[in-house]
Amino acid sequence: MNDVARVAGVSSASVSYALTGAPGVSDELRERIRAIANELGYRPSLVAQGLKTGRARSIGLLLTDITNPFYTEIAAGAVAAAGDLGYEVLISHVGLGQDAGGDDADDAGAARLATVARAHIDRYSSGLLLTSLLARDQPLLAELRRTHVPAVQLYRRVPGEPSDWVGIDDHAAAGEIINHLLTTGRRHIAVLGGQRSSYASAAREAGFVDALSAAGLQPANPDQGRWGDISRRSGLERARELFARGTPIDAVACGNDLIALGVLDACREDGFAVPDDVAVTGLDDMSFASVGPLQLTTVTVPRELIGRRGVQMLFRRIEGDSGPPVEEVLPHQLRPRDTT
Amino acid sequence: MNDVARVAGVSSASVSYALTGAPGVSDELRERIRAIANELGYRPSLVAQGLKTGRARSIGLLLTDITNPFYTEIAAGAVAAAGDLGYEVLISHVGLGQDAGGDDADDAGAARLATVARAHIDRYSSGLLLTSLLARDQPLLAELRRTHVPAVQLYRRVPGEPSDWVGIDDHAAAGEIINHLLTTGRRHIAVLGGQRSSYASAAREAGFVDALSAAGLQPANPDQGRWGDISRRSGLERARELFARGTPIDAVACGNDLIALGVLDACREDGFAVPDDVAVTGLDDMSFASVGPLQLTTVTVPRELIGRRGVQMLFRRIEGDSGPPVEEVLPHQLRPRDTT
DNA sequence: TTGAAAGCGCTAACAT
DNA sequence: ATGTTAGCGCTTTCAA
Repeated sequence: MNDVARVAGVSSASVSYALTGAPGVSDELRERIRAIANELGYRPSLVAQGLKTGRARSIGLLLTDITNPFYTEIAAGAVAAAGDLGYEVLISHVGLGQDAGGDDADDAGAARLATVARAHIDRYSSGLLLTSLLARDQPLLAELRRTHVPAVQLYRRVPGEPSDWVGIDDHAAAGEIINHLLTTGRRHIAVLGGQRSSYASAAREAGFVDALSAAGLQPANPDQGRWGDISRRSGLERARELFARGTPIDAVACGNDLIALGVLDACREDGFAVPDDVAVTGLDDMSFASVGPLQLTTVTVPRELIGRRGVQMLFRRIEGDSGPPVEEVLPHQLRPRDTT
Repeated sequence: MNDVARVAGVSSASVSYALTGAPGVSDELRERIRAIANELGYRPSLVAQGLKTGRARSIGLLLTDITNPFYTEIAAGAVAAAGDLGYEVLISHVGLGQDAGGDDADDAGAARLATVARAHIDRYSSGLLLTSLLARDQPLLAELRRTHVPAVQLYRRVPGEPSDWVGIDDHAAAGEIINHLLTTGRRHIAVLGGQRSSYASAAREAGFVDALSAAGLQPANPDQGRWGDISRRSGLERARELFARGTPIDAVACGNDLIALGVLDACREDGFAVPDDVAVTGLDDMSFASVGPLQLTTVTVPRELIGRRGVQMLFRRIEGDSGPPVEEVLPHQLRPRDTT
C-alpha cells in the first residue's frame, strides 16, 4: 500500500480512500491510484483490513457432512446469494457427529462443531450458517446469541432456542407421504426415521405416526428400529433387520432419501420387488434420489432457496436488525415417482 | 489479551508465550495464565495473529461445483488430513465454469476461479488445493507459482504447467473399461466424454479410442458428440441425440459417472434395456453410482486418499520444500456391476 | 480534497 | 524467566 502511495505521490490514506470507494478523494486521483495499484499488482490484505475493521466480509457455512448432496445444494444457493451481496462464503466440513454411536461420540461431535464455529468467529466471520444441528448443539447456539454472533439455522433446528431458521414443515410433509401410501393401497407401513435428537427427524416421525393414526393405523415396525442415522448404511442395516423379522410390510416410509436408498439396497439383496412387494419413500429429494430406472418417490424441498433465504436472513442480523427470531417455512411438494 | 495479562499480573508477551506454547515462561505460570484465559473466555484473534505472523494456519480448497459428490469425497479426505496437521480447511464453491457454454463463459469461469483463489491468498491462506482445473486456468497456476503460493492440483491437471498433482492414470482406466466391454461381447461402442479442455477427459477419451483401435475398432459415434459437460444433463442430451441417430449401438462408455447417469436416464426414456440392449459404463465411482437396483459399472478411484495425499503434498511445500513438481498416480480399479 | 498519525490484537526481538 | 516495545497493513479521526 505504501508502494502505491509512493508511486502516486500521495499518502497511504488516499490510497485507502481510493480503493475502498470511500469519499475524500477526487475522481481523478481515485482513477490514477486505481491504475497504479493495478499495475503494481497490489491487493489489499484482507487480514489487515479485518483487524482494523473487525469484519472479514465473509460468512461461515458449517456442514456436518460435506459428502451429503442435500446440504451441498443448500450451500450452492447460499454462495450465490452471498456473492450478490459482496460476501464470501467459507465452508467447513465438520465431520464426525453424523455417525455418532453413543453419548461420548455425541459429545465429541458437539465439541467439534463448536470448535469449528469458534474458528470462524475468531477469523472475524460476520455470521454463521448452521446445518444439521442436533439437540446437543443447543449450548453452542446459546453461546452465539450471548456473544452477538449472527447465526441462522438451515433446515434442521434446535428446539427451544430462540434463533433464526429457514426450512420446511416437516410434520406436514411426512403426513403427505403417508396419505400418498394409503391412497395407493398400502396398509402395513414401516417407518424408518432419522436421529431422535434431530428436531426435523422428530417432526417427521410425528408426522408419519399422526397421519397413520388418523387412518386408524400405526407403524408396522416396533419403536426401537425407528430411529437411526440418516445414512444409506443405516437404512440398509435397519431394513435388513426389518425384513428378517418377518412382519408383513408393504411400504417403508423413510425419514430422508439417504435412508430410502439404503432400504432400496436391502430390497435388492433380499429379492423384494419395488414397488410391487414393497413401496419405499424418501423425503428430501436430493438430486441423486432420481437415478437410473427406479426413481424414488419423495418430497421435494427448495434446497437452493433455503441457502439463499438463509443468507438474506443472516444479512439482516449482520446489518444490525435485532428483532425477534424469524422462522421461515418454505413450501415443499410431494413427488410420486417409481417406488410407490 | 491485555485483560488476561492484567488479571494474571504479567505482560501480554507472557500471555502470548503461555498460550502459543512458545518457550520463555515457566510451566507454573503457563498453567496459571491458561486457567485465567479460559476463565475469562479469552480466545486469541486469528486475524491479529495472521497479520503478525503472515500465516493463517488454514488452507483453501476450491471446488468448482460443491454439488458434485465426487469432489466432496475428496474434500472430506483433505479435511481429515489437515486436521491431523493442525490446519483448518476453508472450502469455497466457485460455481460457473462447469456449464460453460462458449469462450466468454469460459473466460468468466477462469476469472471467477482466480478471484476466489486470490481471496484465499489475501486471507493469508498457507496454500491452495485446486480441483476441476481446465486448460484455461493455466495463467492462474502460473501466477501462483510466480508468487510462491503453494498449490496442488487434485485429480484433474493442467498440462504443461509444472505443478504438484495427485490423481489416477486416466488413460489406463479408460482402456480397462473398453476391454471389459469387449470381453462381454460389445462391438458397437459409443464414447461420451467430458470437456475437451480437461486434461483428464482428454486422457480418458484417448484411452477409450486407443483401446478400441487395439481391437481394430473405433467409437460408434461421430466426433462431435464425444465432448460435452460432465453433468447428468449433458449425458442425457447427448444420449438422446445418439439414440435418435439410429446408428446401432450396444454400449456407451462415458467419461464419468455423472454422464453415465444421464445416459441411463435416456435409456429409460427411450425404452432401452440396460444392460441387455445397451451397456453403460461410468468412470469415477462416486458413491451415488451404485444406487438402487441398477448399479453402474465404473472404475473406482481412491477419493479420500486423493484429498489426504494432496494435503500432505501441500504441506511439504508450505514447510519450504522447493524440489521439482511431484505427480503422484494413485491406483484405480475396475468395478463391473449391473450395467454391463 | 488531502495528509499525519493512532491503533486494531497480536508476536518476537531485545532488554532486563 | 519475564517485561518492553516495535510493527504486521490497513482504516479513520483529526488537522491542514
